[in-house]
Amino acid sequence: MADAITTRAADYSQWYLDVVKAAKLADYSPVRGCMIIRANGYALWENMQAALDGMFKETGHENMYFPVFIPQSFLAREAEHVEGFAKECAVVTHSRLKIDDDGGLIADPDSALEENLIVRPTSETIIWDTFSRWIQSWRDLPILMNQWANVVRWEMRTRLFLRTMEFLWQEGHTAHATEAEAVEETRRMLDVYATFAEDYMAIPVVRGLKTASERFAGAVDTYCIEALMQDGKALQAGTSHFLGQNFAKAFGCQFQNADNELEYVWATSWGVSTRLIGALIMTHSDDQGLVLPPKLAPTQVVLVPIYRKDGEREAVLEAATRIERELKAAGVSIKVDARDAYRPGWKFNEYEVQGVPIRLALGPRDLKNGSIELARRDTREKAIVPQEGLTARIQETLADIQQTLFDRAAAFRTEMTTRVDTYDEFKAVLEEKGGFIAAHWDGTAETEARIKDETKATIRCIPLDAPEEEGVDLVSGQPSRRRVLFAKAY
RNA sequence: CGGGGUGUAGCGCAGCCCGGUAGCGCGCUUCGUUCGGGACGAAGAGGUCGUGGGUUCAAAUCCCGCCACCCCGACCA
Repeated sequence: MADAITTRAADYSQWYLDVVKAAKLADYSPVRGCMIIRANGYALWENMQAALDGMFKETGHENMYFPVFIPQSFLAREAEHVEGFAKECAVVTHSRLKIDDDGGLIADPDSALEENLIVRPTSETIIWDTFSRWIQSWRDLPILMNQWANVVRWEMRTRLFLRTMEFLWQEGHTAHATEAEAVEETRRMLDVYATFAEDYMAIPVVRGLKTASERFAGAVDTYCIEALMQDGKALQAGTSHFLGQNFAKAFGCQFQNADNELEYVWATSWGVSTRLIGALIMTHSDDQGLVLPPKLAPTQVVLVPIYRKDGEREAVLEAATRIERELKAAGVSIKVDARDAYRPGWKFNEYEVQGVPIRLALGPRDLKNGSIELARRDTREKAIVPQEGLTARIQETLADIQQTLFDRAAAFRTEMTTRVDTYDEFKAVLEEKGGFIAAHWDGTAETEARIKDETKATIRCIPLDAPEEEGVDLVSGQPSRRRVLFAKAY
């Protein structure tokens, strides 16, 4: 046994790290807090990108690309925005190095930049500077764009995928003529994220609105999808911001409407990142390693051929190739691992740790019986099934795994969502059980801050589907109209 | 930035208290036997012990400085 994975019960953080490493998803880089995404991790990200990108295109968005460097002065234009991001910006001050008198490399003092450049922590500023030149008339609107990019936020503490100094994401930015249209766009993209999370990632999410203190710096409203991890902590899985006219005003972006009047443009922005990979791991994976939902798994099926003698090898591989062809023709991604350097048992474990949804094992015995062994990763069940009708069975099984993962996560979330009406109960549930706590809140930042200080729990969101209900705030006793979701969060 | 910890082979660690010139597991290389749940045997390769200084006949080990990283907080997608 090599590199055993820590159990979730023993140490969830260590388990998470073990799974990431064992599944060969990512490593830390020589630069603190940065991440090397390995082939398995990147293939997963590519599949996520493809699915999301398709959804963006369907909703009318076009991809563009803006520069990684932003003039420092741009960041200062929107007051709240700069306050939110100033503390975590990487600043470029020089354009070249030189060898100093001691033979060491230093930033050449003669190359100091006239204006510092910021490595983008997000692109609102450079995009709105650009939009201000692109937009003159109502006929120029809307602009519906997205970009796939990397961003840098100089975080104090990092964690693979969940919080790294540099991460990959997509950021959508849109410009609209009316407030209503921008709000509609914000909500539409929130729904796109929720659909992606639930249908592709098999992660049930709560759609909600952030409180003022949790809002994106520069936004009027921040909507989010919140997911619950296996250790009972919440994870913000995506955000969609209604930016009002804040950035348009900061960058002087006006258009002339049909009545010949000048108006400021209405804006949205929205993003999801490689953090989603962390969410995927912490939602479905188990003590044996990664568990991937079939719709996103880079390899959906792996076939391990088993043989001893050369004659067997030939016959088994021939049958394996036939099965591979059939499955590929049916749109299933399958890999036949015929490497002689590794033994079957080793391969079984390897693919289990890597989360491949279905494993097939085919040996001489199967050739004789017309059978094949089918093992599913989610339940770890094994069955000998006929080769006849295998493709259909695999397609059904993949669909079933996808559904099982979602149902399992949904059941867990239901079980881990607790309604409480007193502060004592709130603290007890938070300590002993964790998860989401649905409680009344008076809407003030004071109460929110006090609860955060005293319990570390934050308001994850005001759920969009929260029913109106009379109640009183846990700590202030002031009246409340609906419950909000509290949790400790990543 | 506050609290705690660790730097010894690719990875994970022991050795340090009590100084004598470096070891274990995994991995790697070669050969043989194996191959339906992480095989076994044999033979090998691989280390300026984070770094600078000091003490000593002698330092991974003792003393002082520095650096880096990790964990727990504050900050955050």
